Amino acid sequence: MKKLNCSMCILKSEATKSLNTGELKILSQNCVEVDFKKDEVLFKQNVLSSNVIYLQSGMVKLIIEGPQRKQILKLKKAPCYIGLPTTMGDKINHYSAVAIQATRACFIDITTFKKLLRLNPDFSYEIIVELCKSELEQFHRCINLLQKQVFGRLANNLIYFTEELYEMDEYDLPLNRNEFADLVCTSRESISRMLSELDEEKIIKIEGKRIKILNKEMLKKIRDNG
DNA sequence: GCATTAACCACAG
DNA sequence: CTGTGGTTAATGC
Repeated sequence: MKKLNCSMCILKSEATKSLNTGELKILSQNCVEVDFKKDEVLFKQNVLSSNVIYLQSGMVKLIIEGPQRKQILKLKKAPCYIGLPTTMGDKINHYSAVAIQATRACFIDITTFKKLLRLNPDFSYEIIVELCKSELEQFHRCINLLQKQVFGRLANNLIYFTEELYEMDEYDLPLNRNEFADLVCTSRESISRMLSELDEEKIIKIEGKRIKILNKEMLKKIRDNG
């Protein structure tokens, strides 16, 4: 197994930057780096969870099995922690994480992680900030889902992809139509139809999974009024 | 009533 | 896996 040296890592999180030499050594000894290919599972819902995971690079989707069907909770882009709520909040995972592109992740032993939280307040502070931002994001996502119609929700996600996830106007959708529907909370058919319609209106250009935003202003209007 | 929205089903590339 | 058409149920003038 590869020996890790977290102090040499150039992909440190904001939180980890505040660790001192000794703390970084503790982390190095209780942390494993793993590469995932697209579609590989990082962790699964309902299994015992004993790691906090830090994404160095790549992207994952968080999936939860609901009472009716599965739901995509959100897409997460490195650098970020995943599995913090699910590891600290309960002993089993409440959702699964699956890579949607090649991803490199650090698995950090939960007792080590807790130890660092107690040892270093600056570290804890950064973790809290990340969690709070994430919770605020969830609140907004929740109200969007509840109070917007499908076009608004779809536009919302497309804008999120282009501005937050990829920071480009042209990209490949990371999900197929079915999963995209699971993210937007609608049916596969509605996604198909609406993407075609936005294409007809020259608001986006869609070719399979390749998508290009042509009229971002209009898309934002749909997001805000939809 | 009538229009709109969106889900479900079926079927074809 | 996707796109489309038909049908249907719910909701709002």
